[in-house]
Amino acid sequence: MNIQFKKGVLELCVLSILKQKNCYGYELVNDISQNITISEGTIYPLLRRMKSDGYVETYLQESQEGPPRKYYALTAQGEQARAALDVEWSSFVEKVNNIVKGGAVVE
Amino acid sequence: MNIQFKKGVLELCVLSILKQKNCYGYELVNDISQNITISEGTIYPLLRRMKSDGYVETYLQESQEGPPRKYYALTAQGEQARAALDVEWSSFVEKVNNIVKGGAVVE
DNA sequence: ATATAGTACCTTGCATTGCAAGGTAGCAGG
DNA sequence: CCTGCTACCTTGCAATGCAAGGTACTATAT
Repeated sequence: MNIQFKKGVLELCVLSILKQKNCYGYELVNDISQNITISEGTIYPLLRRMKSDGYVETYLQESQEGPPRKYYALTAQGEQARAALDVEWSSFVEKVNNIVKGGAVVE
Repeated sequence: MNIQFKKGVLELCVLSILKQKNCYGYELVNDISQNITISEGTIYPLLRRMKSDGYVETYLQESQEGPPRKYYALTAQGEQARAALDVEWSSFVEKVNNIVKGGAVVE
């Protein structure tokens, strides 16, 4: 899997999943990795950035299977960011498609 | 335009255009930028990398409109790389779609 | 008790890529 | 001669993801 492709997109993935349900970091790694491999060394710094940007809020919850889990919940601001990123991504994919499939140049 | 999205994808764009026609660097910047903004500081190092990877070959051609143009032509190896990248990109986009649109987790 | 494996958190250093901002030169028009 | 366009190039920076490490809790097996 081309690592470079993931740049910036994993943020959209995390925000999209958090829209559906609150998650803890380790859970996000496993969920996302079913489609796109993501490592812990990626998710934790990413979640930290999102929190400092006000996109997510956190709370701790005890677990019987290990140490306490840090859950992440999407804020209103985070949802706004998700929607914007989603639009941007779709538009980007379309533009790449324009270039890759045939007539890249408008004439 | 999200800069991060472009990572790795611009290589596919360049290879795709070079499949259709030989181009010089400045021309690629203008062609691609009609869909996705790309700067000269990106294209020239990228073309250098591709050449050192054996994906492209170059030749100079005089111009009446300015200094000589350095044309790039796709090699067989470059075409192989393009095809592989194309497949990888399509697969990646699909996987992102899986995550973003609804059921990310297979259950 | 101790070791192993799974869960769950975290950090540091590195590699890669794209961009801004610069530089060099040729050509044409005023 | 100066400006603007063409066309090439390089250097330093910012952002992101990963590998490889560390810590600690729980459960199971030895």
